[in-house]
Amino acid sequence: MDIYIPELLRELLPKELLKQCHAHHFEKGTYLFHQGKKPEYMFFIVSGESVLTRISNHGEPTTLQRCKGGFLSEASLLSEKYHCDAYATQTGMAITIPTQALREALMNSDFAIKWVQLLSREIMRLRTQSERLSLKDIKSKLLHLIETEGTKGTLKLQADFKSLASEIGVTHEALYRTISTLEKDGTLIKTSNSLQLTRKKIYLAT
Amino acid sequence: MDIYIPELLRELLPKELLKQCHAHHFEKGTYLFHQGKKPEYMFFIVSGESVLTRISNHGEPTTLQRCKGGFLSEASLLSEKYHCDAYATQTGMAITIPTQALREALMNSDFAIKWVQLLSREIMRLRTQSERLSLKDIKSKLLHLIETEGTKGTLKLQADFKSLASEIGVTHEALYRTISTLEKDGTLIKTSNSLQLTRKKIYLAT
DNA sequence: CGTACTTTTGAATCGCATCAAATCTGGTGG
DNA sequence: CCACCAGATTTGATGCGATTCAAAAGTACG
Repeated sequence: MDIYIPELLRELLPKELLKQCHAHHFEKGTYLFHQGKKPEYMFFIVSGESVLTRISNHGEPTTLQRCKGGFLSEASLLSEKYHCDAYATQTGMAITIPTQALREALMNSDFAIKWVQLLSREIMRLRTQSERLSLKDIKSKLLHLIETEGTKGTLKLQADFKSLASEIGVTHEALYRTISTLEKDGTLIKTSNSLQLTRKKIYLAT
Repeated sequence: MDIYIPELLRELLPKELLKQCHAHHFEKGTYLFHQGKKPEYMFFIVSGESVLTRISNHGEPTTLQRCKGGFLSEASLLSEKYHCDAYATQTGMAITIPTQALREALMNSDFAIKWVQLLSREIMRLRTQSERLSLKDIKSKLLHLIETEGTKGTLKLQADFKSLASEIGVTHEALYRTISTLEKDGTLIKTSNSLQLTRKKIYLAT
């Protein structure tokens, strides 16, 4: 099995598990898995994009998570069934790992610790995300995002600004306008795929 | 050591760990731990309330999580340092477990699986919370909360409505008004410590 | 009883969603 | 190579809903 496996996975997974990994190509518009189904495989997104969605009681689907790299459903490892759908929004590639084998690997305490670390990081990330979504105005959300997800004041976009808008829970029109305002008053610089804070202005909360 | 330990903990923790648990009384206004400090103990809140807060780059503290029962910092088990403060908003009691012992217990694969389950559940809960915070209007947020956190259409309040407001990321005035409206049009019934959906009206998304 | 806090109501304001439409863009096929 | 299309980006106008500030009424507790 000489498929390409990201370094991250190579370090994380025990040898026996790596052998059982497969490459899985997925087309935009298809599903990686469905709500209610038994998790047979764990998906690690290498390229493309998939979103976790769920149908609410009222019928509308809502997005739980957008994933452009990394595990898609790490929380479902021990679940009996998926609690959401995984819909591919961009054609790409994933590594599949048999869930059963992954569960058994948890017996290996070295791997168990790594998995716990993975989950812990995701929890911290999600808490930060919730914190961000609780902010009232777009300016605050955007700056919070750049500070928490960016590197040295620069946020590299994984996709387009429209996706960014939904990530912080606002309409794309409003986001574009906010960015434009912040650019004019000199707090940040926008490129086609990044946002960079300048040091000229320091954002002061009231 | 014959302190009271909740059933949940008794089932989760191995015997050796249970022996090392201690009761920890905390006063409103004090801190259970501080950002940057090394995690010596894991806290399991039995009564009272604590919030996880973090000081942003701009100086204002923001709430990451409100906890009225259960583990407070499960994600920090393997961390070198806490990434937030734990501030007590209500006097109460916690069970403390030495972090080092807890880490060692992860070697026990039976416990490791339970811990992974604990983290997985928290991830799912947080994803649902993010989903809720992304909703645009208060009515949607409130109904979403009742449906996801409530039991059979009834949400029991863990605290007061003011806390509920911050939980869904809105001002308390706005929440009170929304509840009042929903009560008048017959979609729910409010008591001093619960919200119950009626079946008369079915909420239809546009 | 007094204090602190929650609950409630009121009024003014503003930011964002919404709807509409124009421009720009990259990618596709003829 | 160009026409074309789907999608992203941008700008505009409008209205609603939530915030904000203020203040009153209710409630728990020492």
